[in-house]
Amino acid sequence: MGERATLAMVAKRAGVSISAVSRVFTPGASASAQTAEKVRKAAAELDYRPNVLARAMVSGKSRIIGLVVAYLDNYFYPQALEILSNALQERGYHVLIFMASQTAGNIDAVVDEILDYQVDGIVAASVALGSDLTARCKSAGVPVVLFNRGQDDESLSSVMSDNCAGGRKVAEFLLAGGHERLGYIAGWEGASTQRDREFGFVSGLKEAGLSLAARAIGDFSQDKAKAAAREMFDKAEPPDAVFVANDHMAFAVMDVLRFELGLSVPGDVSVVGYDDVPLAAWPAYNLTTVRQAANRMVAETVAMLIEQIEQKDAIPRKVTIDAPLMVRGSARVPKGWKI
Amino acid sequence: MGERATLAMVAKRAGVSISAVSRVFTPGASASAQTAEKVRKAAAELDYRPNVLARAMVSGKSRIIGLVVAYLDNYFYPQALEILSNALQERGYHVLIFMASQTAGNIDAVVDEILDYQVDGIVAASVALGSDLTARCKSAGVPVVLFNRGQDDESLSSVMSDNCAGGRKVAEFLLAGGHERLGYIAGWEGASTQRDREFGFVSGLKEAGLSLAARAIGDFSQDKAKAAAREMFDKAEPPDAVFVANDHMAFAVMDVLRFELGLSVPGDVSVVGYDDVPLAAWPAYNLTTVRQAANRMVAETVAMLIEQIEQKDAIPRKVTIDAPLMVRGSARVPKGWKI
DNA sequence: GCTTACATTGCAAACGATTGCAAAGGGGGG
DNA sequence: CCCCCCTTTGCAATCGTTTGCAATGTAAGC
Repeated sequence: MGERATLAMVAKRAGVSISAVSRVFTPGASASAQTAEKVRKAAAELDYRPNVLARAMVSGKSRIIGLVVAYLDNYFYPQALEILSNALQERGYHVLIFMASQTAGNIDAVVDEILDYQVDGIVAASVALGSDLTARCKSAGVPVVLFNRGQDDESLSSVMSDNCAGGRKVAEFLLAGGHERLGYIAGWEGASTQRDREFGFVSGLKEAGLSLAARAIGDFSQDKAKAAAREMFDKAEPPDAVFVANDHMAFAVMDVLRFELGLSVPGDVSVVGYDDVPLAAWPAYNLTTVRQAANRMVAETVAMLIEQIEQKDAIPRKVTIDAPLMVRGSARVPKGWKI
Repeated sequence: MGERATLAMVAKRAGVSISAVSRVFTPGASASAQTAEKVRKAAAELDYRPNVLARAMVSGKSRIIGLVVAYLDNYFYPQALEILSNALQERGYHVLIFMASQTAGNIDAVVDEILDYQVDGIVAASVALGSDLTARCKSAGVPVVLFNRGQDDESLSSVMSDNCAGGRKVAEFLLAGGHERLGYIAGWEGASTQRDREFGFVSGLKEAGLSLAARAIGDFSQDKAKAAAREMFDKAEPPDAVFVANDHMAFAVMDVLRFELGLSVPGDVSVVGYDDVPLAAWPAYNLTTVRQAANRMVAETVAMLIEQIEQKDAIPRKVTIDAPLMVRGSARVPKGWKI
């Protein structure tokens, strides 16, 4: 029954005007110590808390950040979400979630819905935006940061690991380990991360005069990755090493190799992934992988987003963080490999 | 710099009043075919989309659901979040995330922040609310559903699996398998799920005239669960089976048993978990566990929430869904066990 | 042709805050 | 004692909607 207290109720109880109350709660504004005290007392008695939505209307700042995310089953994303939400929460922002499910066309609808909420900014995780959408966000004055995905558009910021260099490191590592028939299981081919990782990997091979011995597509899905692994390894002269475009699929591939095909990892075949999700370090998989530091990526994302929200002249940039190889037990380690 | 179109701009362009435009977009309202057409045309030309926040102000319905969640590292929650967000999205609601980090006291602050956003409802996942908080939500007229946690309070709805029955099933299963020294690794003792699972398990043992041979506390954390496992198994006469309060910890326990202590699972010791997260079915763990169907739990959560939002006379209820045992390979299977 | 009824429309008041502007208040310096 | 300046305060407009109420128009019933 006790309706939520409003500014007007506090004002009446404190015997001052509405604006006086508002100013007491506005850091920069002028208010006498006497007024401030009366107001605080009244506010406390009424349990007053400002209505964020009303404030958003007049100020034009909702302190809501829209997050578009395609899937949460790859553990990299929940992890990033947790860090992101905490970081934004500390700065007084909050995350409104939008699942952009598989069907490609619905990203448009989702972004429209996001804009309806007057968000102050958008984080698009593992999702690409069409040029019309980008334009729409731009004209609405809403900054967008692409998380773990790149796109050429000038008005878009993005944060990625150095996928190309990462892929190359994997090639160097596997070649140094004496592998000769290298396979690659690709992610969804529309993704920049997939393309860059593969490009780096293949470039690394090329420099050694080699090329891919086998290639299959996993689309970042575990089921498809399993099918890809079966196809790639259930035949004569299979690869002796495989680079899988992310950890999520790499686990599925390892399961197929070990438990369906009876191959030993890394005895018969070396497996390397990408992301370094926590599970990669668990002894059951002990996966050699390229590390994308979610905390650093999120920190950059938040910094850029806030910068663009709070100073309108800030220009979008593309940030790349380095991606070290985490050497573990799922791939043969070259003799004398440093660290 | 094309500012976002407003009702007023559409009205002017269509040559009608603001209210006419509003009514064209309001399903039940009356508007002539002629007006509707003019308005729709003008709206389309201007790319008009309603401002959700402005609508929320006057209607009192924000179509935002606040989600409080303590941790996302237990994969049960990301999975639930994805399903929840999709289900609500379909009904025109969206999820605003609030991380209630470890520090217990801050739940209060978090709930206050949630209410500031004028949410239409709250889902509290794996979090308990103090009675003052409950009262605050109630007086604000905001329905709350506890997800995967129970609490006596009359004004709170909750959705859980039948944790007690689940624990009992585990006891019956392990006893039928001929185990004699049963251990239990507990979750955080403040959690109703922890208490119920343990109670069910211990009751099951008691009926067979047994009691716990060992007990340790894992607090739903993998690190603590590992420590608990070391303490429990690194001695003479360790348990020959252990029930771990959730899958998340069970994986950590299996890792310790197999890779640190060199024990065989289920040869030397049987392990049973609770939740049936996807990873439990992967062959690397192949964990016997009690299934909490996230999709069914979320469906109930959404149904109850919407019901309470849309009809004020709806009363809170407690829902329990059944929790079947998923028999896999991490625990010895009794001879002749059905299915 | 006149009344009755109903569908359509516009006006204006909310919703709960922020904020520019002007009036009032107060203190210090000349 | 007066003036000036700076701080404090209130008024009122504004943000973009929804919605009750009253006014208008139109068609039907007698």
